[in-house]
Amino acid sequence: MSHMVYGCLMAVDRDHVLRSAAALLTRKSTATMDEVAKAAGISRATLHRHFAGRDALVLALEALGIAECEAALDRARLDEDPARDAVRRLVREIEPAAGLLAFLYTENQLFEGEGQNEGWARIDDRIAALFRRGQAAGEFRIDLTPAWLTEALYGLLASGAWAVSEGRVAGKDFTHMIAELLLGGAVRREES
Amino acid sequence: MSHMVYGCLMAVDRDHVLRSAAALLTRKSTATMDEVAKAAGISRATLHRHFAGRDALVLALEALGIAECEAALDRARLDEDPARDAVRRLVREIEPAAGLLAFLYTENQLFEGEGQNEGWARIDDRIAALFRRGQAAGEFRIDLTPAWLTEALYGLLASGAWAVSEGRVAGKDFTHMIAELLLGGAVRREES
DNA sequence: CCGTGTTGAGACAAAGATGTCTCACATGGT
DNA sequence: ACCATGTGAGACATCTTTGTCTCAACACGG
Repeated sequence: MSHMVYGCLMAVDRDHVLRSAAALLTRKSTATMDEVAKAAGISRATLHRHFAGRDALVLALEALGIAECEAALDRARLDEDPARDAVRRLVREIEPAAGLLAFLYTENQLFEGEGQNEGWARIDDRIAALFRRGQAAGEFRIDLTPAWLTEALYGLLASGAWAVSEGRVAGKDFTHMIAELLLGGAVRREES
Repeated sequence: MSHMVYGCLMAVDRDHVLRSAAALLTRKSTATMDEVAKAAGISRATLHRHFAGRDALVLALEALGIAECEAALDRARLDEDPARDAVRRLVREIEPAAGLLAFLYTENQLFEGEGQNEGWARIDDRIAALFRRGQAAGEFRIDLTPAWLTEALYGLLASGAWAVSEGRVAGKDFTHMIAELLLGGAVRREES
């Protein structure tokens, strides 16, 4: 029975193709199927054997992004005190997926009317819940809504990923820059 | 000589078309020339009479964005103390252009290699100088680089514009949300 | 009323991307 | 050596967008 073997190899290849596509589309969101194929080191025909079309590819990338996000949320242990440390863990864990997130974040601006994957709603809720918990504990200010803080996190992840990929900021500072700006802002404060 | 008259009318029309295009492309960055024309209430032929092609339109939008940005920078009086108030003024003044900025910001991710308009470099410098001034005055923390704070401002403007256009946050909170997050962050602080 | 000049509608070809197909080739197991 | 399966290269039709063109309709000043 070679089906199992082939199935396994296909899965590996599929994952590799998916990650190549993510890396490319992060930099050039309008890349053609031909460019995606070349970036993955395969032909356009083989790319079409893995993903029926561009839509299917983007859908698969969205599923990958959601999966990586939820895995990062799990690893970040958002329920443990204090909330600001949970935010720092979250940014650290989600960093590897920031580029993909940036692509999907802007891509989603196009889906205007069409309903978007419910996975995002679940992720939004979990992140917003973290901010809400921090507010309830008196740790976070209450004039910035959890929804906005969640949105701002996405925006900062996206601009951070772009800034790093274009060399405007150092990659090693990514986590610190985003987490500390989101938590403490630009203004210097007396207490640590 | 009707040339003067027609020239004047053309200019008005051109500006109107430009702003319609900005409003549309802010929401749907892949809109076709046909959609842009319809949004402006003119035919595709007339759109082509104003702008040679899509590239020319985007170039014109970029010039408009740069002009509005610089005008906002001027109105914000970035040199006046204290720096945090200058940041608040900046966000308030730049808000009307946030949608256009978001479009151009993501659009520029595609211009990878090609050199981008030097107008952006000038704007980047002016904003970074504001943050640098705040740091020199001991007002802003020094572990967040001016370049990153500038980038973060763009990211927050973009995510703010999208969040408002999709109803995830209230439009009237736009300025406060962005400025206060950028300045003070999410963590509650004792001193005002 | 008559030109001048602009507009809108549509036809048209060119270019680019997509999806499908065929065929030759390589690889790996039997 | 043989066969099966996946792959790459390329041909092909189709679709969308673009850019250019023509022509009739319209407005407006003389």
